[in-house]
Amino acid sequence: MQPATTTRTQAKANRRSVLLNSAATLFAQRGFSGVSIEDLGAAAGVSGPAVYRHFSGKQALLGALLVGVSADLLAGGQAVLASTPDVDASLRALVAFHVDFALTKPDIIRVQDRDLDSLSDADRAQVRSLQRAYVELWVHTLEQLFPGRETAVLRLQAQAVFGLINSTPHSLRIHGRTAGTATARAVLESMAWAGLTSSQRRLGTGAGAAQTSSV
Amino acid sequence: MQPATTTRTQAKANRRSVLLNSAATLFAQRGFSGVSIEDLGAAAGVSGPAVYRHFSGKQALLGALLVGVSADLLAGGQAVLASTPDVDASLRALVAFHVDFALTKPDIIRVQDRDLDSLSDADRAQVRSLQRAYVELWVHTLEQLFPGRETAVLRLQAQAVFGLINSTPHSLRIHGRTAGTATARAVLESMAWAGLTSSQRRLGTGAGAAQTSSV
DNA sequence: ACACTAAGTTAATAACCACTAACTGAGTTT
DNA sequence: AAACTCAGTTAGTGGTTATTAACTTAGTGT
Repeated sequence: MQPATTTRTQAKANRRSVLLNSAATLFAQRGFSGVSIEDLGAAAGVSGPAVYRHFSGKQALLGALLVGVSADLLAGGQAVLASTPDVDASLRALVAFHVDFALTKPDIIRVQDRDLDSLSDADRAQVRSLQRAYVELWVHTLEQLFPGRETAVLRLQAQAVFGLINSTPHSLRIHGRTAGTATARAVLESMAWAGLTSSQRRLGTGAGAAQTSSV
Repeated sequence: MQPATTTRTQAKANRRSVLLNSAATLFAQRGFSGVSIEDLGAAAGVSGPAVYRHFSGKQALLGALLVGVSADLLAGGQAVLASTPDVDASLRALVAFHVDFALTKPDIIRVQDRDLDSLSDADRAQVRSLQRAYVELWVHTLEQLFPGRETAVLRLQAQAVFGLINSTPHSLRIHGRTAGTATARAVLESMAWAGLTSSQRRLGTGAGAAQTSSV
């Protein structure tokens, strides 16, 4: 009576995973509202309402996708902290982990910060909660390294670094040709590190130069 | 027979501008496909098909919005370069200009990197062209400051800095409370500067730690 | 073999939505 | 003031789409 690994169960699990993966691609390309249930089924080799055998609806599929990735990020971050000897190494490993994630799964990154609002209230709350926990991993690490800085500033810095690292999905999708991912990895890690560790110093800049108006 | 500033012409111009502004807000909140023509009209005080008196369709409205903002960015960047005495000041001013833009018009920033794919082919080509020109402003400035770096790397760095700066729309929308915009401005400028100017150095990191799988 | 489960199918259904048609009335021109 | 323009209105219209219904069929347990 164990959760038997019968043929049907296997097939179902596979289909579900194919559905999630192709959904990530489609949502990344066309956005949540730009993809129909028909499309989602077709991309997984079945057509239309078969999707309802795996998810209660389109929104629920998106929910599974984003809750999954948020949980993965958090778990990955926790694993990083558990396996590093000191705070300095922790931060470096966090950066490396996040860069790797962004370069490896650009689709999911894109869906996560594009279609978050299409989630059901419950799913959105859960995703936000997981994301917050992940951010706090960074903030806590940064607090140990930079006791002088306000927590609000550190949170803003963490978020800015996510933006920096997550920018590559955009860049890579738009230009066919950039530097290879190896170079990208090095550049992003270096920039993230610099942005986080350089002492906060004022830039002697005046205001925002000429303002053009058309919109 | 000049483009007379008659009552009707005025009213039309106003309505058009209101339409564009409220469209920016709505698109930022719900995404292009999540907003109906009815919604767009209603937000501008008219209802439904009146929008067609100002734009040939929903897509054309988005086009006007994004072409406008891309042109503004490019013009602003050009103005910055024209009004700064040396390359060092240029880069500082570019950073300040972009930070100001992101903090002042978060909605449009969000729409621009979320709904670009919903544009008509022609509009998308134009927006991409304007964006490319804006990026090249940055790349050209960076090339003068860092003759040693490859152009592809500089382009990647510019794009990463945009991601860093544009991250605040996200952060500010999500948490009600962060540091004030004054602090945000200073932090972002400082991080952008650090990311661009710190010498590229290797981080002695191993691979990406434990990989969790669920998606 | 036999009853049963469940993943798949195709055919409705109902809502929504971009866009068009026909009309109205205030502002503009001569 | 008569003729005209044009931004607005309220009804369609046709197409798309999420979800449900009814049915089929292959795998599962006895």
